[in-house]
Amino acid sequence: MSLSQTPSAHVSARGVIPDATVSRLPMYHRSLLSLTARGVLLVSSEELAEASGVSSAKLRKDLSFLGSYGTRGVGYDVEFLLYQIARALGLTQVWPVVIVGIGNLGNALAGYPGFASRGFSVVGLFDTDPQRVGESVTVAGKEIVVTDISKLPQVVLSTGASIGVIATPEAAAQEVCDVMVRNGITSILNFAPVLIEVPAGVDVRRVDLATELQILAFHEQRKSQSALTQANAG
Amino acid sequence: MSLSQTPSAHVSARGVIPDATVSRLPMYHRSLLSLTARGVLLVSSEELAEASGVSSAKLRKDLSFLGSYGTRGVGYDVEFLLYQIARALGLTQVWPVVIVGIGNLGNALAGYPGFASRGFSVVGLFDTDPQRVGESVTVAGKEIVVTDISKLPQVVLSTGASIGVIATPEAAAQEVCDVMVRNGITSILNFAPVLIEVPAGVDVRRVDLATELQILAFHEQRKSQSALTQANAG
DNA sequence: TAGATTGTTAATCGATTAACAATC
DNA sequence: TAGATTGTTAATCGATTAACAATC
Repeated sequence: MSLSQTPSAHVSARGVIPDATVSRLPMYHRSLLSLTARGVLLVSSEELAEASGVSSAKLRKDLSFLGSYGTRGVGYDVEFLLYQIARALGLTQVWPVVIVGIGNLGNALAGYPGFASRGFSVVGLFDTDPQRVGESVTVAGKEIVVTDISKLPQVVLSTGASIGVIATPEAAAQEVCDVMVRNGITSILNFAPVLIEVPAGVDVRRVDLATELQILAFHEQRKSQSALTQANAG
Repeated sequence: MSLSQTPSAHVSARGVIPDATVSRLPMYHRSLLSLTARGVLLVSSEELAEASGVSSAKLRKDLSFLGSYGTRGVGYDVEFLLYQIARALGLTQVWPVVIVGIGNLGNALAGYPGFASRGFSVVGLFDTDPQRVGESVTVAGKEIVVTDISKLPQVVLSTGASIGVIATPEAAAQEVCDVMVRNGITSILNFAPVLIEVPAGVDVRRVDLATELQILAFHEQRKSQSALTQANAG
């Protein structure tokens, strides 16, 4: 799971979009992309919900926060709904992104095809390790050279990047965060397993890969315990 | 954010632990680890909540689902609470984990120090690409050779692994999932940006790195819109 | 018109919060 | 005892769900 450090609902053309709804929009977006790829033109709430792993009631409720983009008795125009969701999510523009910490994880993120394909453009890769600085990484078909973090300010300035990704070890995360914030980054995706402090107005989302495994372990443990209980009862 | 495909609350010695609470236990666990490292012996709900980014009321409520492990007027014994949370999460045992798909992301996951340090042991790395099979990867100080996925059954059998990680491209995810499930894996962490189908009793958690960026983009867009609105109003 | 499916309502459920009695 | 802090209660808030009127 990822942990938002800055929750609360948000304003759209229609009014407020609940956080729970916002968190599901990317899934709907992806399902619609897949339908487009298969040449499907029209989809019902039942079908799209099934493809997205939610109930149709929840899907219709979620979509209703964006507007009335379906046709009663018919369904949703795939192309049109895709555009409306993309617009709501802010994916009708390209977002320049900088990544700091180009170890295993930073490399994986830089090369992640899902970034480029969904409107994000990696415009800078930074590290402090002299071993890594100067290396070049293939990002979305073009080579990007890993640069010392001291060059971050001018890259952010010249590209207008407002989103930064932290993929450093825990110890460096807060300092990297401070550099980012000082230079105009206002949204941070943090993969370091630590809570970082940011001024008001800066959004942070944290993804901790081990957290997800821990939650699975919790469920596993529960399953083996209930198996034991059943064995004892039976 | 990560998306659980199998929600609902769970049973502990005390009774039911709500999902919202379970999702925060890893954070508390990590905060307590950090306190231990700094030699702190005692912590109040106020301090631990601050370190974990939640309110003290929420923290106390969450802990109350595990049991009464604090002392009124005093606080919580760090070591003891750490153990109780670890026990609740199932971290008092080592969980063998297999990873399938050893590209950039799989490599990053295999080398992630947070896995070993929190009771997970990577016991197998699998791929289908003949280029990758045979390569060796350093995991927690020891070399593991990437093996063809046809060898997964015997590794799962010999290690008793019940947790699997999918780090393949989207197209391979369902097939890999089927192989895992057929061979006794009952918890899956899925990094492929697609919903996978599993039989009842198998837990899946999905982490989509792009989803997190999309949610940040949503917030960014909102911020620039409200800046515009303010400018027009002022 | 008859059939289908949306968008909305209202009821239910679960999570959060503040306040405070219990108790060290 | 006085001060501090937990564990629990009850009120509030937000999310989910089922049902159905609206309408294509």
